[in-house]
Amino acid sequence: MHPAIVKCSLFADLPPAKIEDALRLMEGKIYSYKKGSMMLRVADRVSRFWLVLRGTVHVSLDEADGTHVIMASVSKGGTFGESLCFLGQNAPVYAEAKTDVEVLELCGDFLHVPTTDAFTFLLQQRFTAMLARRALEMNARIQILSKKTMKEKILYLLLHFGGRPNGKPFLLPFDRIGMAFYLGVDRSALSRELSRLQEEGVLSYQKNRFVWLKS
Amino acid sequence: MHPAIVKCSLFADLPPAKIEDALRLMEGKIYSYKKGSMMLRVADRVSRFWLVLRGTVHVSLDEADGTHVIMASVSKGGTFGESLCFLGQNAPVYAEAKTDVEVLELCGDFLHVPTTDAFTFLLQQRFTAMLARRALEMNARIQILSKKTMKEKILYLLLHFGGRPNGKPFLLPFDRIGMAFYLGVDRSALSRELSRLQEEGVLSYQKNRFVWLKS
DNA sequence: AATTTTTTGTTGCAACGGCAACCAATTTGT
DNA sequence: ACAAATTGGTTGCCGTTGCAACAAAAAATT
Repeated sequence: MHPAIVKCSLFADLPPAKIEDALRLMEGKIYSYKKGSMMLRVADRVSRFWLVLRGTVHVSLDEADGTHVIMASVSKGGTFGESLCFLGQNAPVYAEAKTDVEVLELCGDFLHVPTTDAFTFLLQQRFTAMLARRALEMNARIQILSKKTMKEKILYLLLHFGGRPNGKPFLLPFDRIGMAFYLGVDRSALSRELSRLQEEGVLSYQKNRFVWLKS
Repeated sequence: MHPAIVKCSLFADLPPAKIEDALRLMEGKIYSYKKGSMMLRVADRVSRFWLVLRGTVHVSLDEADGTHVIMASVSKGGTFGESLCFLGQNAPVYAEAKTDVEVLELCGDFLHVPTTDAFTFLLQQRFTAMLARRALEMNARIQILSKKTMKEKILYLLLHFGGRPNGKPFLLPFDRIGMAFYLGVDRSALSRELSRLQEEGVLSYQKNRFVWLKS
């Protein structure tokens, strides 16, 4: 079974045969997208959601005033589109492949059918739990954006994606521009601040690979 | 039937008798809290969620570094605690009554029982839809926080809570301090910027009552 | 009514960070 | 291997805004 599927809380801990059943129920289909291609456009009607098998997808929004906001960065094992899928809404955001990407497309129709079948119900429950967890995760983002200095934003972002400082290097799912958008700051100012942090000996990095040094 | 209940998407458009049924199913109980009292503390185990009948509740979080973040401001007809309730998690946030408050406490146990009863299933579906919509709403907050100037943040906040400029005054559910926290900016700087906007003739206000003037 | 407490507005100062312009390094395509 | 394009880093300038301290207004308490 694909590791990304097992990683997703929808399918975690299920025996392979059950996962097969689930994929059949959700009409799972695998699609590939080239880097840079649009997987979902603004105003598209959404009736499926997606599980990323390989690569990184950014869910973003461009505003009238030109502001670009990255709502989410989704990589292996992550999902996107569930909220819109459940509501059957038109997308207020677009999804773009930041690398070559493989996704598993899943149909949410089974969510709207009452059932006493234990397995189907389990999947429905897990789906709802995903939505609940999603809301909780967005708090983390709001916390980061509420920081008043860029330094704080950076450190919180790195803690969020890289875990506690322990000397092990980790990767961010952003290039510099993406990181800047995610933090809501200017790219060059971000580079400046990162240099400063490296100067101070707090952390070390090349590109999107970071290591905590002290503290 | 209480207007706040009808306003909530869980119960909207249901005949009163059905709402009664629903409240029985969810073990609805009404509680009152005095302004300033804690309705939910950090680390509390959550197995209910709440519908605000009267007053305003802030869901917030205090971080180790002293940062105070308002995650949500909930007033009449709004709900909070659903995500935590569904997951049965301990609260990472606290809820405080910003005014005298009346809430309807609802039990989420019915969400975890498979059913073919059409009405129970309808409520389950509506609950999940609430979670999905919540995630979408949080995008609005993230958009506001991603703005790079305070002026933009303020204008977007006012658009979000006050609707399109049309000459009609509207109330924000924040005092100045709350507004500042919500925008992630300094209170006195916020006052300064608001004065500037009034000076420029963009809007007019006293306390938390605002009116758009031009544009 | 008078006093205390809370809330809001004002201002000077300093620095954080947006912006623009540029260079360097790396990656991509041919 | 070379040119082009993309990505990351640097720097000067100066406006925005955090911060602190204080004044004024409003609300709450006695």
